[in-house]
Amino acid sequence: MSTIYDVAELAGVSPATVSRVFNGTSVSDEKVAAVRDAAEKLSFTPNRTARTLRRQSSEVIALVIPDIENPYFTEMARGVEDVASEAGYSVVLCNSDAQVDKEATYLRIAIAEHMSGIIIATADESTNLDTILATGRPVVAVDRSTTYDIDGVVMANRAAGTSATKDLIDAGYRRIAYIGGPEHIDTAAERAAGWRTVLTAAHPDLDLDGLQRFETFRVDGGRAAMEELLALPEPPDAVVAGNNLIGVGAIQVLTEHGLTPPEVGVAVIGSLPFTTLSPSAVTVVRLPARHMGVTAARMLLERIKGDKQPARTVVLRNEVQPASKRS
Amino acid sequence: MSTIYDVAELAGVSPATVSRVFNGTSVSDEKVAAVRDAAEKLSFTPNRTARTLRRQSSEVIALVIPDIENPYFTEMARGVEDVASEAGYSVVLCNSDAQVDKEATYLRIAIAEHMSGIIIATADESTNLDTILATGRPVVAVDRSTTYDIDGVVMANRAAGTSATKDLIDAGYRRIAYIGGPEHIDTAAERAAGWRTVLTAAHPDLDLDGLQRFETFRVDGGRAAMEELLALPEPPDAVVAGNNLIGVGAIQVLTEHGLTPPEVGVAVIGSLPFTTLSPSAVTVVRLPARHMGVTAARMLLERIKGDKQPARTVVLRNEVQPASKRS
DNA sequence: TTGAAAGCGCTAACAG
DNA sequence: CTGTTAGCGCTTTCAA
Repeated sequence: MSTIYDVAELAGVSPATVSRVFNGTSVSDEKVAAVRDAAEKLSFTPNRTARTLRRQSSEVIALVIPDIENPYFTEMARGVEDVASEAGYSVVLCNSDAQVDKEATYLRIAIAEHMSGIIIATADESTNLDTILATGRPVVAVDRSTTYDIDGVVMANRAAGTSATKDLIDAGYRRIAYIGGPEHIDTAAERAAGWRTVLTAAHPDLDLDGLQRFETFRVDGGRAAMEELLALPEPPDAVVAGNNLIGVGAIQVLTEHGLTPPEVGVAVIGSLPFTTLSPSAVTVVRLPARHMGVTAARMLLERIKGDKQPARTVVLRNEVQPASKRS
Repeated sequence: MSTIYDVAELAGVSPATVSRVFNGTSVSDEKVAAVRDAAEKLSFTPNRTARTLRRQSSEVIALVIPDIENPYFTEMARGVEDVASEAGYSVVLCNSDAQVDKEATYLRIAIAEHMSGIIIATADESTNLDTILATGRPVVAVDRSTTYDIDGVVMANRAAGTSATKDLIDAGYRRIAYIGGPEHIDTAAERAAGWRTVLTAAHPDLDLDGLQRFETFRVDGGRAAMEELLALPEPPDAVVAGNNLIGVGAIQVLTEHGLTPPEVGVAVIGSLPFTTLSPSAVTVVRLPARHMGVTAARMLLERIKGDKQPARTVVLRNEVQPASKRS
């Protein structure tokens, strides 16, 4: 590995000049050429660690998500990555596994590695951002809102809940259950609230509490809840799934019980990228995950550049794609 | 941010002692206590950048994969992460998007950031590892083999192809098509070879070339090829999908054409984590993706620790899960 | 526009 | 066991 000193010597200039060439400050054309030449010959790559140590900041942003195996988050990650790499930043993906302590470890690494900003979908409502915010680093919350005064990007979660439920009601279903994620995550709570409002208005006689389940945002969560609901003395005739994976689990269980979708109505909040189901049998509320990533990354970059305006929260609209094959 | 000097002063020791305390070299108990106390009071976190600059290596490993949206790779990533974090290493996930130049950029970053090792599923057979290997960093290839003399972990790809095909033949299918990934990726080629061998032996009269398609390892690849195959004058009565996403695409198209799986036989090489399909309608050759990640990470850590034995290639056996609902 | 020189925070000889 | 000291490679005043 060659250093700026090697390059400087070969080019006949000072190390400072080499540094300037690689940082775009004014250097005479001839010296620029000489330096570039020498750098080429030595296949010189600037040592980022040294630069980071000196500058106390690096062009890396951390993206902390609770489940790397959920396509919703990986799609979002793609959005973040595209914007970031366009701007010369790298993205480090950190999987908190929905555990606050793992999350805290990654946050600590982000500080210790001088990363310039963080985009985070918090593991929990108890996620503590005090330390990271105390360092002055910008943090953008995605998918889930926080109690902190920071930028955020969220889906129109309540609207997603209402649209999904309305669509099932319009299709004639009545006992519409809801399977959501952990109750204390605002995203899950909001979607549930949307379902509750619409369903109460349409069928005030229903026992909503009996039709509602809170589970993990994973396939097994959806499966467990769906099994429970089917075992009810009076099972639901339709179900709203609070996220994509819960939807997969619920549909799996229904299929296994011989209740293929239009038979029991299904609406899923979130897309099902890898489903083999006939796409028209299930209502899908598409959530613009990639767009969420793009928006969050742009906001973060603005903050990194020094933008000081008050914290903003962007709410992303979603798009309902109704089941079409219902008889 | 406080430094070891601050801690040293408060604890009444030298900076070197503070460093020793944080690196486990012998220090008297009382000084250890004093240092820990002081560090606590100042909420001191060692500056990793400085340590990296000094040590010329950091406890970070890069995991470069061609498609972060493929559950196969994210499952593998989980395996890598578990082993790595156990050993005190962090994992940086890099998405090459199957593009050699993006991949090269990440490799360059891995060097510039002094990461201690790389696990890579190469984008292409033209991936160039010369530069990274020249730095002396250990590299482990996963999922796809390379022409370099380095450690590797691959699936039993040919066996996967033969098992999948055999299962369909045993079930009575005859015109069994194959949809694989890019032909020049050895993983794809091997799986195809397995299919070809078995099918030729069973039905020597078939025109195999006409039943074979090479596509991208993605859902749209599977869709396109399946549409083509169905449009054939004499369409296949079964199909082997070369990976999970191709399987999803193929099944989607079949479903849309009213040919739900046991009607046309389907065998998929790779698991379908998020399908809503009745699990017993399709033959699945399970690939131990997580295990691949675990194995690769362990090998890499051994190399990082200085192991110099000749390069090894580990081949992971897979498990066939036959369709059970066939009549 | 250019160079000299002083660190960024940490580690690793080397003495003691 | 402990302290002193010399850098790791780069950026950035400060002078020239």
